Amino acid sequence: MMECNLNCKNCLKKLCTHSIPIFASLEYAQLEKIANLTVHRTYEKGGSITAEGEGFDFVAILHGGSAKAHKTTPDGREQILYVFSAGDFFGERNLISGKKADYGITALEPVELCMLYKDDFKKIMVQNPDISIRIIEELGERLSHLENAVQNIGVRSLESRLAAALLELAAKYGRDGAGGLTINMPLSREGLANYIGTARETVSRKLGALEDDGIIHSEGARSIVVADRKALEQLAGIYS
Amino acid sequence: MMECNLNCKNCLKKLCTHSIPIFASLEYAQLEKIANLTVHRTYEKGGSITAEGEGFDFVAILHGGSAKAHKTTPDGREQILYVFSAGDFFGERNLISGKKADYGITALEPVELCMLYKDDFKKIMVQNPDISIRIIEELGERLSHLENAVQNIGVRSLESRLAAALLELAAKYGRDGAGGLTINMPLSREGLANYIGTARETVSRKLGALEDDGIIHSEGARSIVVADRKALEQLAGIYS
DNA sequence: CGTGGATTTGATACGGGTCAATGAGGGTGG
DNA sequence: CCACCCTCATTGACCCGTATCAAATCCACG
Repeated sequence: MMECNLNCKNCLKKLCTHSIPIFASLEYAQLEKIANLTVHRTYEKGGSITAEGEGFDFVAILHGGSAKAHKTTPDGREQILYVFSAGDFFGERNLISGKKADYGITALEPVELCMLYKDDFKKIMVQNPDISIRIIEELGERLSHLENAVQNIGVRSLESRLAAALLELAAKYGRDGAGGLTINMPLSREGLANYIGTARETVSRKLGALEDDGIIHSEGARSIVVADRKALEQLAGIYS
Repeated sequence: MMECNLNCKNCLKKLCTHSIPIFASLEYAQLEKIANLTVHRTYEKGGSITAEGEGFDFVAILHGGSAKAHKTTPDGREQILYVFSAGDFFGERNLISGKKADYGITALEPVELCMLYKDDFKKIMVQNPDISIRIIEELGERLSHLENAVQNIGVRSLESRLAAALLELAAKYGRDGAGGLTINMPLSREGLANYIGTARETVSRKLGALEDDGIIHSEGARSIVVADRKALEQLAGIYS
């Protein structure tokens, strides 16, 4: 989208504002200006970026790594709502309302974050009304995601949910390789279980079943090869 | 919020734009102007307002009655995502993206709708940037709702979900009366089941159990009296 | 090469889905 | 005004899926 990528190796690093959908309508000079307002932070794997119920007066853009947004019940059961990866952002909800975050965000891998103070972001929004539209679009996407999640968990079978989750992760973390699409799993088995609303043992069993059927092939715990994508799509789409 | 309520009996009727959160920042004259652009329609109970996958180039404001937003799988399993009542609106998602609705909306009771053509609405948005903010807020609310729903269905017990759903409906459709809060249920048992992701028989059983415990008292199929709100909140909040 | 956490596998129990039958309203027509 | 019927709700019996508990194994890392 911007030609500077090739002739400016530091471009992406310096401009965390680049490639963020909500800033897509801005000029380069403006992106640079905004980038100068950002605060950069890193988190190690497992580090807590926000805790549930904590105040949060930034808009944060994930610049590297991946993170999960999750709600946890007092008795320790965790439901993962989103898995964020590079380019995703969060904190937009607290922008206007000033409400506290109603979920926690935890790094799954080492994370680099670019943060923009709420007040700065508001100024930018006022100066660039297009951004509101982009945010509405993005929120719409998230609504879609959750609407699907509700339906999945509510009425679709476990197998179907698992297949859908694998396809979703494949889209974000997959690379084509020998023998099919290789997914570099950001989530542990337990994480995957908490994402699709089941127990870790069950994930093991179902993945085992998929492997027996030759649909996937798991290489270590953090790498899954999708051998038969069509079959997965069948499982995910044809609600049994 | 507007003083005209008392001395203008037709005010609410004429101005379907009144009392809609997203128009809260507008002047009366402007509300009137917008109201003149609206198209009014009514639907009978059970009538389909939008089918899943259908194009929809209105923003619709529910002026009376109630409706459910639902996704249905090919094999007929329905998951209810939202229950809309007077003052709620929908269709905002298709505003910008032009995407098709990814859920259907069906009247639960006779519904009166005020519709605004997409193009008109866009014009209004441009003239009143505040509206974008309101929409972002409202979308944020819906995200919260769904995030809770995902967690509820994913990790909380059936009993807990049912209690939470009753409290939610009580907030919208409840009136204080003799013996406690009376909920005028817009949803049938089957609807309630589809809302919390279970089977109608199970809803019957669990409601029966709640009645045995003296927590609720059901009067006919469409009216439930909450006798012990505290106990319900316990069930809803203390995830078993 | 050992240690601890994650994963897999196995055995068991229970919640809740499904099927089937019965019961309660509420509207319709005689 | 009553009897009938159709729909919705309730109740019961049974069984499957999956959570849970327990143990073995694998793997990553020091």
